[in-house]
This record gives sequence, C-alpha cells and structure tokens, in this order.
Amino acid sequence: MEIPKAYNPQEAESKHYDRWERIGCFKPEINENPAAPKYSVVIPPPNVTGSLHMGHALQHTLMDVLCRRKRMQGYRTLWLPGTDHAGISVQRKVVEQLRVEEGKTPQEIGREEFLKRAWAWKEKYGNEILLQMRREGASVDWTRFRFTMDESLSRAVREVFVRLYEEGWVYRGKRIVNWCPKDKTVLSDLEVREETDKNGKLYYLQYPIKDSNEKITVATTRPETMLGDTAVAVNPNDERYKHLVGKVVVLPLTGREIPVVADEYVDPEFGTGAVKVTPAHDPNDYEIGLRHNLPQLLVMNEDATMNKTAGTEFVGLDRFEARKKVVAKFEELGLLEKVEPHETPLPVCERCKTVIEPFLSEQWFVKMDEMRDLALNLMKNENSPRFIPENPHRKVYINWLENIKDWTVSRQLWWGHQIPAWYDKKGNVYVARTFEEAAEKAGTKELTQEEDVLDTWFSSALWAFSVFGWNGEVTETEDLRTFLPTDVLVTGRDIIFLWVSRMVMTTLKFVGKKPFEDVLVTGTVLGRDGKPMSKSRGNGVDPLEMFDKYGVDATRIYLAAIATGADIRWSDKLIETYRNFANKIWNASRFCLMNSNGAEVNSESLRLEDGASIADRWIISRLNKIAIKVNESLDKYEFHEAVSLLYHFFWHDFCDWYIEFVKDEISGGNDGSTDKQRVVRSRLLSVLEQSLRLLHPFMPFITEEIWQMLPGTSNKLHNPAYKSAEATIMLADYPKGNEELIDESAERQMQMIIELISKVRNIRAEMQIKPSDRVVVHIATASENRKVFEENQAQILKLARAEKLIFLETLANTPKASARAVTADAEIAVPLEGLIDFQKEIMRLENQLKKYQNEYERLRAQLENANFVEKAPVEKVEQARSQFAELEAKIKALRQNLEALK
RNA sequence: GCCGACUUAGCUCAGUGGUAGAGCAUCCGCUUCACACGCGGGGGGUCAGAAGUUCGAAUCUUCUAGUCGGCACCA
Repeated sequence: MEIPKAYNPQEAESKHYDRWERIGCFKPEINENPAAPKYSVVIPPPNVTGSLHMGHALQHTLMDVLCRRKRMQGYRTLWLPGTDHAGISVQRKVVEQLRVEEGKTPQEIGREEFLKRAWAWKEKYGNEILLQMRREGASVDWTRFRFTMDESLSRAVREVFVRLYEEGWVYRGKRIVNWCPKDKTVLSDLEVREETDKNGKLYYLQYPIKDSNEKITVATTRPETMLGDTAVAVNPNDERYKHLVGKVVVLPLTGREIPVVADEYVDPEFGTGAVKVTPAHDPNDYEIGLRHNLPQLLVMNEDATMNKTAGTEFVGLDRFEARKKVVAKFEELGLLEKVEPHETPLPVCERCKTVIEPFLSEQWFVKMDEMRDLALNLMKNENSPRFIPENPHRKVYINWLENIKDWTVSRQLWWGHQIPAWYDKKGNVYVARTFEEAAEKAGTKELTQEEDVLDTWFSSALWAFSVFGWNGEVTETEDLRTFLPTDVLVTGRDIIFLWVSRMVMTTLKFVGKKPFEDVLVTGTVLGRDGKPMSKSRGNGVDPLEMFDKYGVDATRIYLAAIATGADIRWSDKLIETYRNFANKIWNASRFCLMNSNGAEVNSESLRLEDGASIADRWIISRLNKIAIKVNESLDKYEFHEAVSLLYHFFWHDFCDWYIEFVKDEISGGNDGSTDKQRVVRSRLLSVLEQSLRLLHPFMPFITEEIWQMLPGTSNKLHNPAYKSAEATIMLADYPKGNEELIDESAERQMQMIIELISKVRNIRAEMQIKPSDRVVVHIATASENRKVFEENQAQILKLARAEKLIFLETLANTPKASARAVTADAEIAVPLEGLIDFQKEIMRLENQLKKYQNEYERLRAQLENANFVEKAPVEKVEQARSQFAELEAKIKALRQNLEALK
C-alpha cells in the first residue's frame, strides 16, 4: 500500500462529506433504535449576507463535536441548520446593487420589484456560508434547513405578532427612537453601540431673555438641535435661575419665543445648570416636553439633513454642516460664550457605524414586562437556562431582564416580514393574520398595509420552535415533540439579550416549553494583536485561509483546544501544533498499516489474553482511562481538557512508548506471523482505531480517511443504533472506557521501565555519548522489579541504546568510572571508562542531590508538624510518608555514588 | 458610578486546598528503517502585591495595583 509520507488535508477533506450526507448520517432518522434518547441542537442562524468568520468556526466546531459524539453514542441526533434574512444588510446590498447596475433607487422601482431583486440576490449570494459549513464538516441535517422567511416561519411571525397585539403586548406609538440616517430605519437599543467621541465639544450658547438685557447660557454637544428647541429648563431649586422661570427666551437664529421652565431633571452641577430642550431630538428632552406641554419640533429629515422647520438658512444642510454653521452664527452674534473639549458618548449604528440620531417617530413596540416575567420566573424557579460558564452570564442575564425596556420592532425597510397591520381611510388600524381577516374586522376592503417590516430579531426570537414547524396553524409536530427543548444552545455573549433571552420568552409563551436546557457561551477569538477582530482594525483571521493552510481538522481541534470560555488570542504557533498533530496521527497510522501484515482491527485484542505484556496492559489501561476522562470532560463542555487528554495520550503514550515497544516485534524482518505477533499487530490496529473514534468529533476528516484504510473496519463497529448503515467512523460506537481494564499495577510497572530508560538516556545525553555507542547498564533493584525489567529487556536495550543489563544486589562493586542515577525503584550505574569527566559527574550528582534534599526537607518539616499528622487526611499523610521514605533512599544512594567517585 | 472577569515559564494559555503544567520559543545532541510537521536530553516560574483563614493557599476571604468586559449616566 502506498501511503504518502505527509498528511494532505485537502485530499481527505474533499472525499467524505458528500458520502456522509448520502448515507444519511446527518439525519436523526438514521438511528434504528426506537428507544434511543434524542440529542438536539439548533444553529444560531448565520445571516444570509455573511460569510464564515472565526466566531462561526469556533461555535460550529463545538456544536459539531457535541453532536458527533452523541450520535456515535447512539443518540437520535439532530443538528438543525438555517439562516436569517438579515433585514438591514440585505436591503443595503440590494440598494447598492440597484444603484451601481441600474442607477435607480428602490422608490423608483417600487416595493414589489425591489423584493424580487432581493430574493434573487439571496438566491445568488445567500448560500456562500452554507458551502463553507460543508467545508467545516458540520454534521447538520440539510433536509431540515430553515430560513426565517420560509412560508411557515413567516406565518409564525404573523401569528405571534397578532396574538401579542390582541393581548395588548404590541402597541404603536410616537417615541424618540434610535434612528440610523444612513439605513433610514429605526434600530433597537441593542443594535446601537456606544462609542466615545474623544474630540467632542461642549458649546456654551447664550440665549437672550425677552425684554431684558440678561442672557441665559445653555451647554450642548449638539448645537444644531437648538433649531428645534422649544424651551430652556432649569432646576426649580437653582437660586441662580429662579427669577427666570416663567420668563421667555428669544431663540437666536429663529427668533422663536420659548419659555424657561423648571424641571427636576436638570442637574445644577452640570454645565451651566440650564438645559436647552429639544423634545423631538432627545429622549430626556422628550420627557421634559411631555411634562411641560412643549411643542415637538422635528428639524431633520430621515437622512439627517435639516428640514424646513430648521429655517431657510439651514434647510438641506447635513447635520454636521449645520452644526458648524450654527456655531459660526452664534459667534457672529457674540452669543458663543465658549467651547470646551468634552468627551461625549456617541451612539453609532452597530452595522454601518453611522452616528445615531435620536428622532421622534411613530413605531411599533413590544411591551416587555410580562414577557420578561416569563423568563425571570423560569430562571428563578428552575434555574433555566443553565449558562456555561455560569459566571458572569447568569447574573447579567437576570440583571438585564429586570431592567428591560420595550422593544422597537418596526423597521423602515422592505426586506423582511411586513407588519400584518392595515389602515383604513380614517387611519384606524387593524392587526390581522391576513388581509381578508383585516378586511372583515374593518368592514371594508379599502385598506392599506403598514409599510414597515419587523426587526429580523423578531423572527429569530421564534427560531427555537418555528424551525420545528410551529406556525400558529400547526402547533404540534413530530419534530417539535421529539427535539424541543434542545439540549444546548452554543453562542457568543453578544447576542444573549438580543436573541437568547427573547427565545426563552417566546418559546415559553407560545409553546409552553423552555427552548433549550443549556446555553454554552463561547469566548471571543481575538486577533493576533489580542484585540477583537474587526474589518476596521484589519486584524481578522479568515477561517477559510486557515483551512487551506493548516487543514480543517487542525483548525477544528485547535479551536476546541482554546475553547475554555475565556477570550483568547489567535496563535499561529498553536494551530501549527495541531497541524503537526494531524501529521503525527497520519504517520502513526501509516506505520501501523505498513506493518499490519494481514492482521485486523479486532475488539478481542483490547480485552487482553493471559500473559499479555506490561506494555499491552499499560496501553489498554491508558486508553480506557482516557476514554472515561474524555467523556467526562465533554459532558462538562470542557473541550480543551478533552483535547489535551487525547493529544497527550496519542502522541506521548501511544506513539512515544507503545509503538516503540512493539516496533521490533512486528516490523522489519519479523515476517513470520506467530500467534503472538498477530495478536500484537491486531492490538496495535485496535488501539489506533479506538483513538481515531475518540478523536473523530474533533477531526472528522482525517479520522475517517484512516479508518477507511484500516483492515477489519466495517459497520460491525457501529453503535448498535446504526447496525445496517454503510460503514463509517461517524457511526462507530464512541468508546466509553471500561473501569475494569484500568490496571494501576501495569501503569506503575511501565512507569518504572520508562523512568529507567529515561535515566539512561539522560546520562547518555549529559555525557555526550554518541548514539551509535552502546552502553552497559548496572541495575541494583529489588527482585520483583528485576523481573519486570528482565521481561522487557529487549525494549530497554533498544530504547536506552544499551548492549547489556547487569542486575546486582548493590552498586558497591561497579567501576568507579561510572555515571550514576537513582529512580524510585532502582539504582543504576553506566560504566564509562575513559569517557567520564569526574568533576562534571560529581557536579551533576550534587545538583541532583540538592533537588532531592530540598524536597526531603520540605517533607520532613511537614511530617514533624504534629498538626499536619493529626489534621490532614490519612491518605495525604501516608503519601507524604512514602515519598519521604523514597527520597531518603534516593539520597542515601546518591551519597554513596558520590563517595565512590571521590 | 454599579457589576464582573482576568493578572501563572520569554510568548500563548491550562491548572479551584496537598511536591507548579502544556504547546511554542530557547539550549545541547541526532539523516535511529512511521513521522525533521520528527527523535532524544536540558534550562527556565518567590503563580501581580499585601494581609487573613488553614496543619497546608496559585487555588478560599479581604484590600491594593494593573488590564479588559458588561450595564447605567452624560445638557
């Protein structure tokens, strides 16, 4: 068999995914066991405009690891994929396309035509991320793929909206909202990011009092809004201004006469203690306006240019231009008192970074108080969902719910779910599931539908159950019964409020179930500079480039290895480690295959016949121990722990020691197949095969590639739930590990051998003995240890590059010119006539002795401490005693060695 | 301002009461017939600082310093 010397990821990656899909591995229906427990995960739907980024790659890897393992364990497993329609993003792309390709605006082609273009855009470009998910190896059930604008999901949206309206939980009203002038739509609080404008300024503007020489100075960061001022407010208790309350101000530039009002909201300490009030452009001013019955003057258009209310001088100017002009005018008039630098908070649109304009407008809202209580009660009564890690997410989640505000759900877009509300000629509103229903309610067909669509997150909020077929008309499906609640939601912390909390609320309200048991909150993969990846910073790491460079499997297991819950910086060095690991797996397998010589994978060989060697008992013990621990780790979502266990086991136990131990017996000239050799070969293949199964959830491609090459693999190795499916490692039974095969005595004996070999290697290296020179090793040890060494003499000789082992009672009579060492179980001397530098050897031993003595002193102090002996657990005291005794022996031996040298 | 997290080897990070770990980097030696994406061997940390609890603290408590995050406020 020709097997390339280095692993080529691309080759394996291109081969297996389509086959897995064809066999039906991704579908829960492949499970033949009617009594199988279910395991389900629903994907956080990536946005159709998106392409795969590192956050997806991390989350998808974790979901895939969880699902692949459960599937191998025989669970009826479903990982359901989908995408969301990304209202603003798609709208923006289509508007842009229209502009570039046809030079038209959406208004020019009309809503219907625009939506056709949008669907076409989605069909053409919306699948990119799905192809990328296939590349990742994501074991999702494509036959259950959902899109938030699918007919059934859209029906669910309408149903929920109408029901909420009927219960009074949806209302329409005029409020100050977050307005994005670029996208020309309202945004919810959660879609706004608070930035800080370090170059912000505080402008002190003087407003003359009517019929007086007095002026009142207000401070503002947004001077252009003064054009819409309808009052000046002061604190009622502010002595400085008491005499002005009730007076009239002549607003400069406009000549408008506006009152000075007293309001508790004003903080006398800040600025001048006098506040200009612009009710249509500031949420606090809006409230003040309501309290004092002030007019609400909107001075801007939807694109944040000034409108005609702002005055002829300003109309059409952009708000920032207007700001300059207002300030210039004030200066001209001598009314600009001063300008101070002032760091100001700057709300920006999360997507396009445009500065948000607080804006008075009429919108649809969802009342959150009662919805919130559903989620809060679930947390308080059932501690659900369970956040992992619990800190800080549980607390932050509760805190946010307690302070939740109503949710602005309308968006001034065309792409999305058009709000199911109709207006008659008088402006009465009818909220209904369909036009017909609305017409019936209205008693007329002369209705026009609300132009606005719903926030994309409104449909995402229903994702947990709408994906299983719930749409109001259909409320019960087989999938809903089987898979809801799902087992875990894997997501980043940025959408806990935006999405997770809302799914909890809506699922409880409309299905009466919780949506999921656990919420696994992943850390953020930071750029190479330790900062969050972002386009503007240019520090992004593209997962697809990493797939090309290191392979998908290496990228996946790397991501799993850094998934500790904390944010972590991207490391090219570390991912390289896992590329090397893949190559190591490849080459170890290559070795096993090249020497299989007719042997096959065979589970009998994992159970150990009588007379199995120490190394055999040891590797089986390690394998079972690791399998148990890997399962425990994954049950606790400790991916990094599972990876590190597997990495260490495969590389250091299996490759460094086990393969080296059996190498001579099965390779090279040993072609004659004795029974013993057949068993060893088969065992080697079987341990490899078990390792591949354990690794498969992390590294699906390389493990399948090798598994298919291994002799003796077939669907007989499948979990019983998949006994008739085509053979694939994907359906192989995930090793549980068997406590009974853990053999502590074999582990101790192997440790003894390893330590002996290591000590000899250490001597060789330190004494600079050429690799080709064989040494003689004198060993003084107890007779039961001697037996262990003798049994493994061939391996010891080979791995220590020795020609002979000489067993003695003591080392008293070994040649003076020997390098010496002590292990926990033996003293050794390696005669080095002519090669040894006595001074150097004395130094070496003295260093060693010093280390032992430090440790010895520490233990002595501990054991002499009566408190320790009385209060510490017995086993700890015992442990200290035996370590103490061991050290005592080592020190004694080393001293004798030193004496012999002097 | 409130809440939280983090601070461990040169670097990136594991490690929640009992002798400090990994990978990378570094140093020494190897064309040993699976693998130089490799093999063998070394060096390197008073676990941010201080106090406390404990027989015993990287680990628990408190304080201090620094870094970061979330929320609130901001005329």
